[in-house]
Order: sequence, then structure tokens, then C-alpha cells
Amino acid sequence: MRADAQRNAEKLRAAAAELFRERGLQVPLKEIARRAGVSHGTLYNLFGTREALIDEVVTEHATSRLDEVAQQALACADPWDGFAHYVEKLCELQATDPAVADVVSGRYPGAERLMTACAQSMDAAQRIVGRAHEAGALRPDFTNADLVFAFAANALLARATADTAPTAWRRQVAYLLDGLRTEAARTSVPAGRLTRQQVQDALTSLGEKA
Amino acid sequence: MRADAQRNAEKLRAAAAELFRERGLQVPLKEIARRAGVSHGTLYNLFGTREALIDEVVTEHATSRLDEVAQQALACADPWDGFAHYVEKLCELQATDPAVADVVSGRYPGAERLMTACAQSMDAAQRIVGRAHEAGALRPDFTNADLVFAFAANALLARATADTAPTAWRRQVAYLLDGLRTEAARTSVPAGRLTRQQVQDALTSLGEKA
DNA sequence: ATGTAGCTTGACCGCGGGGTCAAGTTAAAT
DNA sequence: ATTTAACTTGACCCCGCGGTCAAGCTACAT
Repeated sequence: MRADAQRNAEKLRAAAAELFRERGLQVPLKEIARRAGVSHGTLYNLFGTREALIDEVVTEHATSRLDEVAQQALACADPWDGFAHYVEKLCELQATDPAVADVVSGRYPGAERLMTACAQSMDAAQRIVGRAHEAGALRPDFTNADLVFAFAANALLARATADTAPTAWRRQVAYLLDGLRTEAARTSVPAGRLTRQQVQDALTSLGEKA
Repeated sequence: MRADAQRNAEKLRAAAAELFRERGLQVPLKEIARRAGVSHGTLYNLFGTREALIDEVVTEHATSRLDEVAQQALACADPWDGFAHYVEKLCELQATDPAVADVVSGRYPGAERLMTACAQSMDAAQRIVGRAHEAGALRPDFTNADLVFAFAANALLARATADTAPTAWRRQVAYLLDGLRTEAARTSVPAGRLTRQQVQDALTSLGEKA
């Protein structure tokens, strides 16, 4: 590989990393090239497909974030606390980092490294759920699939309300956790008084993003 | 208005009603015209904007459905049962009828009749929530805004998983309701054992729809 | 039967996405 | 310095969306 190609690949990787984290994995490839200061043709030359670029740019970042949260969860002495921590932090990650959100609730069959990392992450989730089940703290009918869909719903909601009702997802997550717990307990819900107008605005922007 | 125009308007209304209910309110206008067997120019002539068409075609349908659910809820002797019924049935409505889903979690400022109907529907929700609050059955920190966002999340999830995990949303709603209830109670969750593969497929299609 | 206002049509525009490739440029080997 | 293979570029293609409008057609009153 020639030195200039190397440089361009690096510029593209940097731009892609930025845009993926800002706006998610479906950001237009031409826009990545634009931000990198390079023709979009070059992007296609060097990476071929979006998924190849994702695999190179997102994998480490995403897996390290996800692993970190899972580790913290498993480090909690109390299995329920571990589970709750996992859910909260992972949802927070999704709300903060659209790239991670897309990794958690999406599939990119072409991104091999990413997909194996995902599988590992799923296993970690399985362990966290299992531990909470065994301790009798998590309702027994809750499955791993439910967890995945909860994350999916959170990703969608968080993205849709990011700039209009940034705490909406937190409250939903708090309610959900209370519904999942075996022993009755009301977690306190993060503040978030909204005026009717704010709710209207949130719905408006929600419509624009759907 | 000339007779042929009348006929075309009727054909367009019918086609729009169908497509809105099948695929939601963002369905391409040209596709509506196509299904009506009429040029898209005609659609623009007769209705001008998407929102005008929505207002004519969706309003009655949506409000009658929403009213019905709200009436049933208020008819429940027990305020909690009323609230739970409202949430479940409204979510079911969203899952079954994309048009209603878009009405519930979207805004269409150009569709006047629809918007006033929406406002009324919000008032009904307010009453249902208030009743549950007064009875002490619904956690006091739960607001109307939370309800709106819960519906929004449900709409997104239900649509994304419609053809891969059609009961996913039901389970999420059941968990949520248990989290919202003051007195501890574990509602039974609708069946929905999914294989890993089914979950993967659901995530795939989710990515395609985002 | 004919005139005309009302209506319909489909080609056309702008936009923005994905993707390709011939022509031109440049790094680097000699 | 020259050559050549590697690389870059941007014009170009496709598609589908929303939206407009001159030209032509048709319902209807006379």
C-alpha cells in the first residue's frame, strides 16, 4: 500500500469514527469522505463497503465500551444490582453514542470482527441475566431476548428524543427495572418535568425522524 | 367539483386509507396515486399536501379507535385495571395499525381536525392516569409525558419487530405495567420463546428499518 | 353539437442517497 | 530523470422521494 493511500485511509477512518459516533452507522458514506477531505471514490477504493469500514472503525471502540459495562455489572456483589447497573449503563451508552446503539441493536453480517464481538457481548449479558435469575432477584419469565428488545426500544426512543426530551429514556428504563425486579421496590425516577409544549415538540421531532 | 374529480378523490381516499393503515403515514404519495390508478399530479391537485389527505382519511378512523379504548378504560370500575387496559389496548392498536401508531406518536400540524382529536385523546389519557393516581394504584412519579414516550417507544419497537418478533412489544408492555403499579404484582407475560436465530433476524430487520 | 372551464396527465425539476470508472496524478522503483 | 504501477478524482450512472406545470382531454352547460 502506497504512503498516500495509507494517509487517506487514516483520514477516512478518523472521519468515519467521528460521524459514526455522532450520528450512527447509517451516516452517508459521501459525507464521511467529505469530512475526511477526500473523494468518495477513494473511500470505495480503500474500503469497498460500509460494513468493512464499520468493522475497522467501530469494533474496538464498541467492544471496549460494552465489555467495560459488563465487567462492572459482574463485579457487583449483588446480582440484582449488577443487572440493574448493566441495563442502565448500557442504555446510557446507547443514548450517548449512536454508533454503539447501532451495534447493540442491529446486525452487520459483513463486519466479521464486530459480529464475533457482539456474540461475546451477548454471552456476557446472558451471564448477568442468569446470575440475577439464580439469585431470584429477576422475574423468571424475563429472557435474554426480552433484554435485547428492551435495548432496541431504548435505542429508538433515545435517538428520537435526544434533543427534545433527553431524560425520557432514563425514566422508562427506571420503570422497566422496577417491573423486572422480584421484590417490590420503587426506584426513584430521574427528574424530568416537561411542559405540554415540550412533549409536543418531542413528538414533532419524533415524526421527523421516523 | 366535477363528477370525475369526485370519483378520483374517492379512489385516492380509499387507496390512502389502505396504505396508511398498512404502512404508516409516511407512505410515498406517488404510491398512493399508483394504487388509486390515477396520476400523482391528480393527487396534488385534489389534496395539495400529505397532511390534508391524512386529515381527510385518517381522522375518523383514528379517533374512533382511540376513543373506544379510552371509553373502555374509563368504564373499568378499578382505576388500575382501567389504566392497564388503556395501555395494553392502545399499544395493541399501534402494533396493528401503523396509521394509528403514527397519529399517537407524531404531530401533523397541517391536519387540523386530526390535531384537535389528538388533544381530546390526550385529555382522556390524562383522566385515566389521574384516576389511577388518585386511587394510589399508579406510582406517583409517573407523568402523562412518560405515557406519551412509552407509547412512542412501543410504536417504534412494534413496527421494527412486526414481522420477526410480533409478541416482543407485548412482553415489554407487561414489564412496564408491573413497574408502574404501586402494589407489587407480577402480571403474567405473554408467551414468546425465541431462538437465538429469531432474535438475530429481528435485529437484522430492525437495522434495515432504522 | 360545440365551447369552455375544470380536470388529468406525465414529463420534468431538484435533491440526496449508493455506486462505478476513465482519465489524470503521484509515489516510488530504477 | 524516467517510468510505471498505484492511487485519486469527479463526472457520471442508478434509484426514489417530493413537487410543478404546460399540454391535452373531458364533463357539462348552452
